[in-house]
Amino acid sequence: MKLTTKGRYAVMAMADLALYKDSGPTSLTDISLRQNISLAYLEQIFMKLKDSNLVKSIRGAKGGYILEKPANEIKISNIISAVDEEVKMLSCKKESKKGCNNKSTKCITHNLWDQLDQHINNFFEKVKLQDLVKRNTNN
Amino acid sequence: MKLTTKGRYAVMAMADLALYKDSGPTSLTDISLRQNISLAYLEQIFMKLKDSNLVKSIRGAKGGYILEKPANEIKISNIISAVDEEVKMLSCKKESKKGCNNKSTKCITHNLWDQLDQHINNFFEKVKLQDLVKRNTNN
DNA sequence: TTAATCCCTACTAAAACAGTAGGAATTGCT
DNA sequence: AGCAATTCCTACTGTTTTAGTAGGGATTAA
Repeated sequence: MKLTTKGRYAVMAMADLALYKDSGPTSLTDISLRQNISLAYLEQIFMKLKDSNLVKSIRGAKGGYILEKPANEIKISNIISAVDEEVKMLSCKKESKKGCNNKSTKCITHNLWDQLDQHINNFFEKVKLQDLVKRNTNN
Repeated sequence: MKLTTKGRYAVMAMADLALYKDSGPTSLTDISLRQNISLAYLEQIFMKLKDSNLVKSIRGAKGGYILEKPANEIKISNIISAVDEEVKMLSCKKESKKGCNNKSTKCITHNLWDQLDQHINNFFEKVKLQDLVKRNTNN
């Protein structure tokens, strides 16, 4: 699980979609203005979200994007892993099939990173898009 | 809480120190060989660990580093924040005093990142250096 | 037909990361 | 006294990643 602004932007944009889902398709221009994210950058992000079947696109004028599934079925982890393709950044860098550092054993801290990765994943697995929207409308 | 190889290296090196603490000061050369980390890079890392009072240095021949405190009093979070100086990478990028994105309100996902950051911190707060050493000697 | 929109590829500036280089200061050992 | 092993310190640097920009093509509502 990698965490960059791209992932944050993706979550923000998806939350925006969820928030305005009753007004028909939401254009990236709108999201760009509301969330203050560059339009061209959003386009890249949404191509990936589409590839992962998180959103559906409607082309042409008055087009835009809509959520592919209800907001309470979309996990934050789904969103983040859709845009940040990396498999694993938290494990031992010099890991090979046998072990770490070209030795046949795991390095001292190997399990630690594994556990952390699970932890973060777990966190994002539990939070749904719907949760963000609720929080926001309650303010 | 930022997570890079520098933080990983620091944890690995500290674990190594803890593991060999009964053989007197451990030189960076030894750690470099055992953990497969460049010596010059380790030097930089250890300067920071020293600044944070996690290790003590002994200069000159037969010198090296020793843990400043017992391994069961050193949290992983201490180590990582000693070398990765960044305050906060997981929060809203365009955050100001008033809110996010130059608006007076927090952005939709603001709380999410705050919570995650706490989560990760929490994880590293609970794990002590001693825990890593135990795991390793049990193998 | 036109304007709004998504679609797609390629390029790029800046920052971060991971590491190198080179030398100075200190100290144990012979 | 002199050498070798070590920490100490600063500056530099190549590579990768990040966060975008640019530019044009395809589709569709009005």
